[in-house]
Amino acid sequence: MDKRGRQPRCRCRLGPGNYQVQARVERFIEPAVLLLLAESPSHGYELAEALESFLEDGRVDFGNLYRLLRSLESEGLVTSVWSEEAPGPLKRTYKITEEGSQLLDAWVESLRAGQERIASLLRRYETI
Amino acid sequence: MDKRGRQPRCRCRLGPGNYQVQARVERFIEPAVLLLLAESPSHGYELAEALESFLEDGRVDFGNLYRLLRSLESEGLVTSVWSEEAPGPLKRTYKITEEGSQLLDAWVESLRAGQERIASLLRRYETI
DNA sequence: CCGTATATATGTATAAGACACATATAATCA
DNA sequence: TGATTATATGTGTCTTATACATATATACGG
Repeated sequence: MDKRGRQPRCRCRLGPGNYQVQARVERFIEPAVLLLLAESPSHGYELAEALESFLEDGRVDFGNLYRLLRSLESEGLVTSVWSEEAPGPLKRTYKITEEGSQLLDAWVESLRAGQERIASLLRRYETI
Repeated sequence: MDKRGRQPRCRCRLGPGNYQVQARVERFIEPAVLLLLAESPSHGYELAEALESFLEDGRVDFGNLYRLLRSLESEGLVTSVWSEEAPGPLKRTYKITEEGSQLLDAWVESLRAGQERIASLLRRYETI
């Protein structure tokens, strides 16, 4: 038994001096979805696949992704239509709105700033 | 009144098409504290000041910072001694341990990976 | 002696976020 | 009829962020 209590979500201790850390950006899935929809309209099931290459931390839960999409639409950041032309069951195809596009711009600006904060820490780490 | 519900923590809508986003790395204060202590031993009150230039999102709450430091010590990532030599009230001076140093290394590695994920999104954004 | 600043804690509370799992629906196809 | 695709909502738990209150003790200035 390890005397240490339970560990934080984003890191775990594999053994003495052996740590694994997963640095996450809060709500990173949001700009990811907005960017994918800015590239081209898409639907939930398709987005889930595209997000995997993006987020790298495993699969996205379908339920939570659909919930996010409904929420983005309720905020006016995306709009959707039921597309009938495609084969298979009905797909709700989302596209980004002007508002969503401007939120994406704000995300990008903020991610650049965040990158600079991280870079600043890393540079300082190098000098030790 | 705005029909939209309450907003996420990390962004707010100032007006039509006017968003402000704050991209945060989860638990970023942890590598920041470890790095500062890797540079030189320090105590809570002093760290609070140094962290402001680092984190950029306003002041750090003293209570929560002290709690974090006690927690890091309980995990064996830092150690502390009461230093009597200095003027003023007793200061608990922390220094990083070997374990803490290795956790910092893991954080750095993970932050680099995170930077690359962000960069990847930003590059893709540029192509739109 | 008293108030203020420095310094270190702990207690409590709430909101937001991450994540997992269950359930429900409908269409399509083999 | 059952499997696959596709969309949703409900629920629950844990973590993180943050704020505010409270308590202690030292030291210094007036």
